[in-house]
Amino acid sequence: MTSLDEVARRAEVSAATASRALSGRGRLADATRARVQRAAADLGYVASSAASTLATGRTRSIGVLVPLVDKWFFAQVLDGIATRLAPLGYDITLYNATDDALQRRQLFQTSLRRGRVDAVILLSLALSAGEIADLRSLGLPLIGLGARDLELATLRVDDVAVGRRATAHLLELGHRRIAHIGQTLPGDAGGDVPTLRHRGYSEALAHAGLEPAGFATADFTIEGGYRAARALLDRPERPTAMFAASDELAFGVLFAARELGLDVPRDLSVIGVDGHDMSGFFGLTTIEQFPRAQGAAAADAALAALGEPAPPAATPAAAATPATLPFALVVRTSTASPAAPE
Amino acid sequence: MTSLDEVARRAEVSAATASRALSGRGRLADATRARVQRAAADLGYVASSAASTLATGRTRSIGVLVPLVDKWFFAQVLDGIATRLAPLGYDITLYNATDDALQRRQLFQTSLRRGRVDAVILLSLALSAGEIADLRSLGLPLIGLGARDLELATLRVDDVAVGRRATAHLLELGHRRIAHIGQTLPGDAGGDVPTLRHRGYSEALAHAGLEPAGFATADFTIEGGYRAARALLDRPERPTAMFAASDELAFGVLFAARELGLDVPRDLSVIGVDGHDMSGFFGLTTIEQFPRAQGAAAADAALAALGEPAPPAATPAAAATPATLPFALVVRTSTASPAAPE
DNA sequence: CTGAAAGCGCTTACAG
DNA sequence: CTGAAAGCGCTTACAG
Repeated sequence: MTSLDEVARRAEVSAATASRALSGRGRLADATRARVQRAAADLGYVASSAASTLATGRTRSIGVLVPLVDKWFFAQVLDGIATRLAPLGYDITLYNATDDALQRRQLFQTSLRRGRVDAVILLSLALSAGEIADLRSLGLPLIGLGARDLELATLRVDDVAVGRRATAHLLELGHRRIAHIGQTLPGDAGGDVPTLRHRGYSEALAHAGLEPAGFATADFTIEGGYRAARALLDRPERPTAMFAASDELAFGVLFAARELGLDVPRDLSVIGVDGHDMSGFFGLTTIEQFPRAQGAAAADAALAALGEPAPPAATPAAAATPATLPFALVVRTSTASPAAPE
Repeated sequence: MTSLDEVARRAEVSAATASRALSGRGRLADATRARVQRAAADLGYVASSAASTLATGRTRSIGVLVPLVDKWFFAQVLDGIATRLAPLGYDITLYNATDDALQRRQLFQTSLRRGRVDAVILLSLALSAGEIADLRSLGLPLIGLGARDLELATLRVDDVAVGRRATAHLLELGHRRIAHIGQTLPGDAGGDVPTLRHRGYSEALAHAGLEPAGFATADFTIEGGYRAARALLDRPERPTAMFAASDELAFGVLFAARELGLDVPRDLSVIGVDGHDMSGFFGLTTIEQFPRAQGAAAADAALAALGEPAPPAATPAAAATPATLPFALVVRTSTASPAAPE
């Protein structure tokens, strides 16, 4: 790769001047600048990232900490981040937080400390207190997206409201036996997303003077939804409606219903959360939450924290107040009034 | 962040010795080494990536060039790569190759030239000749996974064989009117994956002395498969079986069939390619291709090219000859003999 | 407006 | 076995 020195020599200036001409910082004659830029273009010069970083302390790279890349939601968010960052010349360094304790230690105590990124975006991670301390000690801007730790949650959907809205939709249709599939943390779990959705569900039911008609814990996969639904539907007093805390869980519910010979929505109404690509095909009623826009918003928050000028092409969603991300009920064919109103 | 100097001072040695103690290179007294390591641990020292890179020319980061992160297949591969690289202390820098010409130019001519990575893994990308030249000029190991350009395709599934196997399965069941949904490039398209699968399909039919019963082009999404299937099924001589070049396309076919009131597999047999997470729920017969293992194999190939010792926990799949990645037919309930054999 | 020089934090021959 | 010194390729006060 060509170095700054070669460019400087070709343009017959010092390396200092060449650097200024290329970075745009500092005053210099237009003719000089043009000459240097010409030389750089001719040689295909691009500044070495390592050298720039060492000299300036800036990496022009953003770290993204993801639980699992192979989940629809995170892939969407990641795509939103990438789309926003690329035009600004920021790279993405991907940090995969697995469940393996050893690898996790290495991630938080070594990888992240190598100084490879200017800021870190955290995607809905359950972090231990020690890990949060590790992150804090980096001295970098931290942008949490649905992070469990409330202090890190710079950006989030109001998930209690999501749970309430989903449940209210079922109540409005006349359902009285409404079950829930999701997850809940014991005690004061702070900002855990599934726990908040569950709380919204409970609140809406309480408001209507009803008792929950079943709750099952599941990991957020189709398989998990399927199993949970099988368990909940295999009861004497079967629920007439089910609120699944994610679309993938809801897909599992639909597969379970089909297997049990239940017609959706006649025998069972189902609502999810996410706005998954496939939800339209399944006719699934859901609470959309625009994960791509969430990624863009997280990227914008990171850039803002780094003092970058606001990107020109900011989408409306991303331009919204960072603290509150939008969601919207999308009604399809998986929900209807219960067949035999009680 | 603490610097090497601080560690050296605390251990009462020179920076040079501290560096040696921590890197394990060069001979030095056990006691000295221990003292330095102690000091480093006490201070939570981690070497600055930029400084190491500048001094050694190695970044300990691998670039991954992806077309779109939000597709199941690529997310799987990425996960496989990450899982393999993390324990070795290699980071992943994500490069998103969009369709936007400007961003693409910036990616190939600037981002990748910043010297941030030691090698680049290319995931099934259609690259222009100029882009391939750009990549070559980096002077880095390039690992192609299903790359269209044959010279870059260090790793690949035999996609002609995949197409043949899928079609043969339908033939063995007695089907004679077999349609295909995929894509094909004109002329000698080299190593384009969809084109190769199509070729396998054609070969299998020709071998059986049959004509194709319809072919439709679609982008590799559920939506694309749905539309293509609608077009193919809306004909007088409806095919009795359909080979979709991906599981997502096949899901689209299933949705279309359902909408048309066609029973699968009685009225229509469907086979896909991938082994998508959801294929089991759909009862979809498919050719599995283990994308996670493909990612691991690509990571291994990159590490090997960099002279890293073979990772200890190499999975059987990844340990296989790099040139040929495995695939396997998985028969489920979406394929059966045609209802009325002709 | 431009250049010489120091410095960012490592690593690695080269001496001893 | 260990240290002093140079160098990796930039950037940025500091002079002029």
